[in-house]
Amino acid sequence: MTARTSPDSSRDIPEATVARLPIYLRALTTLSEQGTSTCSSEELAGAAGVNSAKLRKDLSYLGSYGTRGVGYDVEYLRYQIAREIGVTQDWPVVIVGIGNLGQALANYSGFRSRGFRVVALLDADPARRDEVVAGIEVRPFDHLEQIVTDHDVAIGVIATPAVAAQDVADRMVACGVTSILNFAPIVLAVPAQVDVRKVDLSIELQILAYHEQRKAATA
Amino acid sequence: MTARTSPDSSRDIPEATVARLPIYLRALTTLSEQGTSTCSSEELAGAAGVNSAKLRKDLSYLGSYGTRGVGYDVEYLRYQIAREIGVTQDWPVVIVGIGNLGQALANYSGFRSRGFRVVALLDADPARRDEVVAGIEVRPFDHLEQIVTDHDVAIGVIATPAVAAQDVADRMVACGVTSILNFAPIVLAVPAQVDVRKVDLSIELQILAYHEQRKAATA
DNA sequence: AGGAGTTTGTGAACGGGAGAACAAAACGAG
DNA sequence: CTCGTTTTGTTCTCCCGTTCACAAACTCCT
Ligand SMILES: NC(=O)c1ccc[n+]([C@@H]2O[C@H](COP(=O)([O-])OP(=O)(O)OC[C@H]3O[C@@H](n4cnc5c(N)ncnc54)[C@H](O)[C@@H]3O)[C@@H](O)[C@H]2O)c1
Ligand SMILES: NC(=O)c1ccc[n+]([C@@H]2O[C@H](COP(=O)([O-])OP(=O)(O)OC[C@H]3O[C@@H](n4cnc5c(N)ncnc54)[C@H](O)[C@@H]3O)[C@@H](O)[C@H]2O)c1
Repeated sequence: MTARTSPDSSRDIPEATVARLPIYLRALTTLSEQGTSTCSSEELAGAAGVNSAKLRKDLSYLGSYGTRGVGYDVEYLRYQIAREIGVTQDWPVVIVGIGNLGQALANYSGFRSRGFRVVALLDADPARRDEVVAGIEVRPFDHLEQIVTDHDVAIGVIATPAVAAQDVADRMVACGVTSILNFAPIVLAVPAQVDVRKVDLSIELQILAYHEQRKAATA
Repeated sequence: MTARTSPDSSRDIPEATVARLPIYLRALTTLSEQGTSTCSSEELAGAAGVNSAKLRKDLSYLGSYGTRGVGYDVEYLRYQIAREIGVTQDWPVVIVGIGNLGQALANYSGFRSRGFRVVALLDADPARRDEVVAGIEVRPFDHLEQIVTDHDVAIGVIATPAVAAQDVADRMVACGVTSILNFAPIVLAVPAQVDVRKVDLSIELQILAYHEQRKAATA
């Protein structure tokens, strides 16, 4: 193997590319499990559902990890992407709001397998105390500060009703959480240095409904 | 009130705009509940977390529903957006895979309140049969065709493990479903006329991790 | 060793979306 | 009625992302 260009990691990768890297990572994991050791950009792009030129350009932001005329080494590329995203390290996570959705999240195995470790489940409802979900005890929301400090938690997940979400976010930010994944259907206000990503199921359905309506209109 | 331009609805609205309309709709609903009858683009943009120029441009694709010097009538605009998206009508939905996540989805009230009606819960596991989740009986996956036909279902939700998702999607497409919301971490292959949207929690977390890592590096 | 075949990495063209800026329109005060 | 104020609707410019297309680089076969 010849020397690969692995440029300084301070370049910033375009946001659209960052959003696709986890998809490539998943596709590579699947290929690896199937025993494939090498793949072309065409194959990988197919598995990831994107254009092969886009894939190559995305990967070129990380460095030059392929071999012309051959393709990419699956394991090697997988490691490089994992390292770039940061999933080679362990990320402690707290989940707040252990209702229907919070319980499903706590039970989700896809967390752990990608380097995310649920260190605590928090809920404001006293009735939920001492319940054990997915092998983890549900603790009072007031323990937030303690837990975040003790485990050096940077990422928080909010699965409370919308009315409580801003309060929860404020408390998280106050005690040092800098990334929030929000499931509540509300726009959170946070300081600029805090990242928020939202998942809103009903928005997704409404987008589908819009297109569905268009199809029906032209049919 | 003067005549509003309400252009032919065959124009196509940019995808980025379509994705924001549900957010505006939610913000308007909140304003309405608070008793606000009129709002400016600045206020609404604030509530939706977007730039006001962007909001105005988005709304201009629907028509000219505001009044210069005054702003927008909350109820009127809300209805116009709802109609444009298609949530003034009733959308029957089936959910397949009633595990952790499927149960949470079935229990989610945000569905119903936005015009989506869960007509059936399907699961392949015989042990799940006759269970009742959220007041709806869990039925065998084989009933899919019957249900889709009977209720004229256009939208399907997949919450099965990844290995089963493609099969489920194929069956859905075969019996007439044309929009799929996929929670399984896999890229679905479907005919061009079928819309698929995916929700992948672990991708969202990985994106947060990437930025978190960058923050840590520069700190 | 050389040529044919393959596949990467990237320059360049293109398209769409974001935001600034402003003219047009509505309203209210006098 | 007229002027000043407010706020929309839209134009214009810039930037980011996508895609095409191809030279460079590598392998394999003869
Ligand atoms: N269930 C779904 O499939 C689904 C889908 C999309 C979005 N959501 C959103 O996710 C959120 C949670 O949904 P759910 O169905 O799990 O609701 P839920 O009512 O079942 O659970 C909410 C939990 O949050 C807890 N809680 C309330 N206030 C709190 C606070 N201040 N601090 C800590 N915990 C608090 C409650 O005790 C409860 O256990 C909601 O905002 C909902 O709109 C849910
Ligand atoms: N739980 C979460 O929070 C979460 C988050 C993100 C993504 N996901 C994804 O959502 C999916 C479901 O997750 P889960 O935690 O609910 O899993 P789960 O194992 O609890 O539930 C899966 C259900 O699907 C059913 N099923 C399996 N094969 C089927 C088939 N061919 N037809 C119909 N039903 C079938 C199973 O009987 C089971 O009830 C998985 O793909 C998971 O990766 C889950």
